[in-house]
Amino acid sequence: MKIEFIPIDFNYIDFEGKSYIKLIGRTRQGKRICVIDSYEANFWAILNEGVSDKKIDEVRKKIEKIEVKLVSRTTNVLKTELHNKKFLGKDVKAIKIFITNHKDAHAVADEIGFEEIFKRREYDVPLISKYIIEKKVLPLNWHEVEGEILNNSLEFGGIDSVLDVDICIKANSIKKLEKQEIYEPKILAFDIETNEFEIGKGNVLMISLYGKNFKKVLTWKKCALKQDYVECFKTEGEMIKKFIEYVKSYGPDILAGYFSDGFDLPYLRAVAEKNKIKLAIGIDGSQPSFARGRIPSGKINGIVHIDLFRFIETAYSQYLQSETLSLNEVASELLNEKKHDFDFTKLSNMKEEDWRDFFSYNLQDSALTYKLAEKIWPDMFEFSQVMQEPLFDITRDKMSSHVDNYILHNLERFNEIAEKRPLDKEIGERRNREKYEGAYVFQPIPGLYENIGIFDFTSMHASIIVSYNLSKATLLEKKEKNCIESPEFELNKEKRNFYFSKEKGFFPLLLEEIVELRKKYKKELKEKPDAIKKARSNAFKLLANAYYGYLGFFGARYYSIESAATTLAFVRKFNKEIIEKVKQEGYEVIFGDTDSVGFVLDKKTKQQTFDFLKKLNSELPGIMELELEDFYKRGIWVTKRSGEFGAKKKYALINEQGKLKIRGFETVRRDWCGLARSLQNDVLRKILNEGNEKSSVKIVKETIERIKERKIDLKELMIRTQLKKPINEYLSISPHVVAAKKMEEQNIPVSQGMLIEYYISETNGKKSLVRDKVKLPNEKGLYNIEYYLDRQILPSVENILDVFGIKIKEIIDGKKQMNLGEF
DNA sequence: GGTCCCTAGATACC
DNA sequence: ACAGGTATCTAGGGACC
Repeated sequence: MKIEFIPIDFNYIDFEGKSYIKLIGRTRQGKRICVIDSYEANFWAILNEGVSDKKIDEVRKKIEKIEVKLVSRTTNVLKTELHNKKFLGKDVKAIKIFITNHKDAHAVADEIGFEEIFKRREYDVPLISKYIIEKKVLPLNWHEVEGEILNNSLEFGGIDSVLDVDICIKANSIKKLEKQEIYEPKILAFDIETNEFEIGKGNVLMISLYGKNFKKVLTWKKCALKQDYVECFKTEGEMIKKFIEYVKSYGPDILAGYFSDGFDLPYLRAVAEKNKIKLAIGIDGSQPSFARGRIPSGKINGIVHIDLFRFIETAYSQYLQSETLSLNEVASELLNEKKHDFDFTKLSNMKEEDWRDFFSYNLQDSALTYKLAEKIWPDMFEFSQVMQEPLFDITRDKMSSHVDNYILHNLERFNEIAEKRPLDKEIGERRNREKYEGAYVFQPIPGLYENIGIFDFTSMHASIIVSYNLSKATLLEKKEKNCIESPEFELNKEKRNFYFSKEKGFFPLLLEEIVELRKKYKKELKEKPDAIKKARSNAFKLLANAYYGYLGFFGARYYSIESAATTLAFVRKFNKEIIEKVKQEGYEVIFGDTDSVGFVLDKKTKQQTFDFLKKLNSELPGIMELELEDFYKRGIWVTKRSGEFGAKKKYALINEQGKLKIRGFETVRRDWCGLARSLQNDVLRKILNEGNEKSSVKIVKETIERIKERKIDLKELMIRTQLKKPINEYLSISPHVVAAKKMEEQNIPVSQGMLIEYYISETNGKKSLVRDKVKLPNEKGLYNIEYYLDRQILPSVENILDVFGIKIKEIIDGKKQMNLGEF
């Protein structure tokens, strides 16, 4: 029996003490297929240098006799093989140890601490990853499987009769097909509405489902009004049963939610339990399980549960303008579609038409989730292709895991045995380490500048790692002749240099490939744009960007603080050198941060500037490259609020097409009120467009006037600040903490990570602390004129107008006196 | 109640 | 806990007058 299929969900099963891989996927006809594949679990014992062949034979015999008795099974070594391998770039002899069950690899490894053994490795690589690497069965790629159909077979505990699949095959061989194309998955989105926020506390009022030609709202609440997609049930339990039934009959590849790992799925499971119902949505009739972690990951057997929020958070958020990653903001940016309105305060007293609105609100959430899933599918698909890990994992992994996985899946080409993950002790040590020195930031001189050019290094950190061959494996213990020497820098309060081999290591080589592939796909994208090329180029870009941070990340397999610190030493060196060279060429340097330099062209032409850039590039080593970021018509730099020096990381530019680039200013900070932000934005735009402050001063004065006259809408005065830890853990009780406490008192759900919204009101009596004047949006009150003038408007424009010698404080103070005079 | 100095905390830049 | 370091700025917190 031969059949073509695409594996989507990866899992493993135990049968008679041995683990097998269970792949769930689709056939060309769209049938759901289960493929059971065998896998010879194994790990490595790397031998010390110089161990004799005779000794090696003895060691192998000892290892082959190992048997570990565990509670549920006994595991033993099946065979061993001797291989010439590499470990951290060095030639080693290593024994490949085959065992019955991968889960016991650690236990077996513990038994072989013989003196001839240098290191034991790869027992900590997850089974699925090992399987994908060794048997080359790639997620979301078409394969041909040859094997036997299981039909009411007793094999694997009669798995084929348990699983809700169309066909179940025991594989003899699986081959990846040459021709591949993007797969269009069958997606079902879901969303629930509840009367309590805490999981396990309240009821699920309704569940919405949205798929292709499929929309449903299931409820056990009032639904007399006709809405064709609403189905009513007598009890919560019956509603949940129907939900299970619909998931089964729709048969999705993907069940998508938004924040469903943290809310919808665990909530459903808890409520089902309360109703004594098994939430049997797995294709084997099992309930979702929750892997522990900061946010538990809800896994459904045979169906890939994706919490879109988690993928968007790591892979997408840096390209979004949205200030929060709420479904509403993300959907309106990516889909240009919003959530429906619903006033949750009505919940305690619902009329029939309120229920109707609530149902359509609920359905819309699923609809948005479904459309988002479709929209970002190319990115999820490409992440899976690039990292070669299953969908479930790549939609939850953080960037460090993506880097780890990319390396793991590409080590075979270098004949490398994988390094281990750090253990708790090592993680602790790494996290407690001293920080190393970071990048250089140029101190600007405040002022308005015209005719500006900015150069920056393309992927600076990555190109340094590649050009100087930096990594754990290429780091030398001491200086050798003909090696790479770092600039001198301080690490752990000690001045020193580090030395790296010139022989190319797999770690920088892989990064070089990533950079090359990124270039290639970016070029292809430019020639003929489509979503998949964009996603692919983006995946490589993110990988390249995360590679440097990975070196200094405590959880990394290939952690190398020396390499990370050396990368930064080179970053500082090159940035300072470029700044010096730009100065020497006769430009006035006004800006510089990490990998960039900004300067005034003055009498120099653009052509001269391009020629100069070319010359600078000819002097750069390796793959390092400097490029023109852009030319700007004008730019403004201001002083720090404390002190007369120019503020770093705060500037505004306008390019020749009239496009603004604002960095660091309150305009781009979400914890300032809308009025201050938009006023500052207007001021900056006017100054940069017009080259002087005249009309800006006018709008500032008008705004001051409007505040004083109480003409400002409270909406524009709301301050939003994130609650970054649990309320009771705050040492200093700042306004947003007070606001959060107030929310708790009013039974408004508050949780860590939420944006807390409040405004500052006038108060009776003499309260001097800001936090005593905090009011929630639902609390009636007058805004505090003094606060908004002195602490929002003034700081947002003071330093900008100061560049022109305008003292806006005097204007405000004048107005305030006038205001008092009126009373 | 005001000033000084320091820290906690949030959010930005690259 | 889930890439790194650099930087700005507000409000609170405590000492002191």
